[in-house]
Amino acid sequence: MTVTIYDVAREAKVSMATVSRVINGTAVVKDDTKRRVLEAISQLGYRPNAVARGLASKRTRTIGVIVPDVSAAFVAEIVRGIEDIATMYDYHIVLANSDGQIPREVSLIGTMWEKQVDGILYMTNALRGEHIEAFEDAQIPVVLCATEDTERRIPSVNIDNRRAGADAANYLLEKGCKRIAFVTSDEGISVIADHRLHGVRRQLDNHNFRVLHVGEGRYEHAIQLLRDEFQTLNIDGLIAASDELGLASVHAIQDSGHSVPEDVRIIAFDNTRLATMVRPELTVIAQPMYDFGAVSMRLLTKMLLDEPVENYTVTLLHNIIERKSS
Amino acid sequence: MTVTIYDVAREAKVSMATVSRVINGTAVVKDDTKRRVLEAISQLGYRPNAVARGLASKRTRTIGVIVPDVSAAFVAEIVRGIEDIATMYDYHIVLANSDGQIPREVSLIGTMWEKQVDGILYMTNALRGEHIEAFEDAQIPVVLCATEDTERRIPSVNIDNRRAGADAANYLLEKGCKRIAFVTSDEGISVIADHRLHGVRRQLDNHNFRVLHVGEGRYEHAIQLLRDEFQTLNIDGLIAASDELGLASVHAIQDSGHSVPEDVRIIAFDNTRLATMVRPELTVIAQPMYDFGAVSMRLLTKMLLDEPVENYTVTLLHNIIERKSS
DNA sequence: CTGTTAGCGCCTTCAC
DNA sequence: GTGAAGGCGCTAACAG
Repeated sequence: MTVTIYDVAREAKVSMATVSRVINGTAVVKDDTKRRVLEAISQLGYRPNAVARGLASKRTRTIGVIVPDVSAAFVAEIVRGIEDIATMYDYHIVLANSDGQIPREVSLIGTMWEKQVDGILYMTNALRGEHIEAFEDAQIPVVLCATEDTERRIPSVNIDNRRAGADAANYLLEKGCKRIAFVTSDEGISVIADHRLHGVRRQLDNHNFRVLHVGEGRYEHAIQLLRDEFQTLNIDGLIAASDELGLASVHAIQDSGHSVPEDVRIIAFDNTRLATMVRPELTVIAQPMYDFGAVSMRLLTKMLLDEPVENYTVTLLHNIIERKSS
Repeated sequence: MTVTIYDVAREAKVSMATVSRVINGTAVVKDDTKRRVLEAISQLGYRPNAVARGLASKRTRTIGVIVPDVSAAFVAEIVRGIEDIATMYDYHIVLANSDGQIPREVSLIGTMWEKQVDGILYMTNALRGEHIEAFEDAQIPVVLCATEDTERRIPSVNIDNRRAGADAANYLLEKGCKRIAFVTSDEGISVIADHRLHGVRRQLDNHNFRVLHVGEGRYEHAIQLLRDEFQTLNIDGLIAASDELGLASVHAIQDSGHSVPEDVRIIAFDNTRLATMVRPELTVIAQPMYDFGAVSMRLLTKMLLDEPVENYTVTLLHNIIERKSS
């Protein structure tokens, strides 16, 4: 019932090796026999079995993609970038959510190994020794995507978050802000956010500066905390670690009777679609999210195809997009 | 270098068949030998090769997920639901974006076939004969997720979009609206949207009612079209086919000097996170997005495990959540 | 340019 | 309860 390469060979009156050759273009085949093979293939509706192929060739043309949560806009955009480039190079994506939990992440690396993926694209909040070990056990090429590896042990694609933090701070400084707050998730939840904080702090330490930690960094929670915070408003500038937190800040400020940007200028990180769909539109430090995915996937293909790689730690550029919130 | 089941067998001084048995729990093995096998496994750091397993057993424990675009909030949420249940049943997900283009969709069904996925979860705007054929060729169990198959040829999980449309219309009617508009993407782009339109129309046909088509249904485009439209505002109620269009409508109305909900009451479909992150918060016909994914994946597992299925066409419930825009 | 022959790593009858 | 043997469908030398 399932048509195999043997059936095609018989139908075309050639050996299975020849069929394999025309399918894979792995050697020159006489035009005429090639035609016969192709004919037999479409005659029988033959489809090469990728699993068998994977077993024989030891390459599955599959990439494991491990992310904290696809349903986050930031992540979904990245995954889209990954998938587009993967398609371009004829790879497929096995997607898994880790919820950022180390044990789950490590276990996922293990299953990716079992699945014999050709490579892994990995996104996490904090890279730990456990991960490195798991990667080494699995012996699979890995590229980190939008995640920090301060020691540069593993190829990665990211922006310079410290610098981005500093840029955000300078932006507000140049706007004349004197009392700036940084709204971010709790420390330790995201190294990226922590690095941004470092960058901000570097510029603002001898200014009037405060950090507001708002749990996991979700809108609903943040807006509640911030509303209280802003009752007695004494800031004139605010940096948010994400669009979502930026928006929560805008609303919390408005709810406490003040206005954006008149009383408080706001700049947020990310630039997901949210930033342009709200009023006032958010001034942002834009992240190249799609490119995080696309570039990291491209880097991985280079590694898999043994193409020369100039730089295993690629730093993409962020940029400020000025809109209405500042 | 790669550890195989043979290595484990040798180390544990048993046959590979026995190793296979303890791994898969496919037959009773004496406690003592089981212990030895387990020991050998952890000793050698053995990981079963899922590809080989797939070839031998003809089941890959992999589900193909075909969606128009993961980066859409609505879709991402569904994918998350799928993945959670898949994990629960020890399946993995191969994700592919089709951009809603028929040829690409058909070709993806083909690659899923080659990959020997155990099942397919399929989401598309319009189910066509080409799809049905492709499914039949591939001979793979399929469940449609949040997509309409009016002829019920294929198992599916969805809401009753006609009814939801009618509910939205009735809601505004009850609020006293007399001149209602339905904002939706161009006809033919999404059958779902078209069905909603039917539902709305059924309730409003003998009222003052008009349909505003806004291209692909994206915020940026919609707001421009609608701004012109609302210059001469003569409606007092509006139904939007998505949160995004609802928000575009809100802003367009505001831009033309009117206000929501005072001048125009708005109700939108979907209830993505966007709906509660904007001002005014959107009254919505809420879709159970996560459940679309979760339930359809669960249905698929039932089919794969030959569990009894009462209903191959499951209709989830939508509900109205009243907020500030109406 | 084409055919033959080994595997790839595992599951799955069958015997014992 | 355990072992032996035959595939699963294909790739990849190696001959010719």
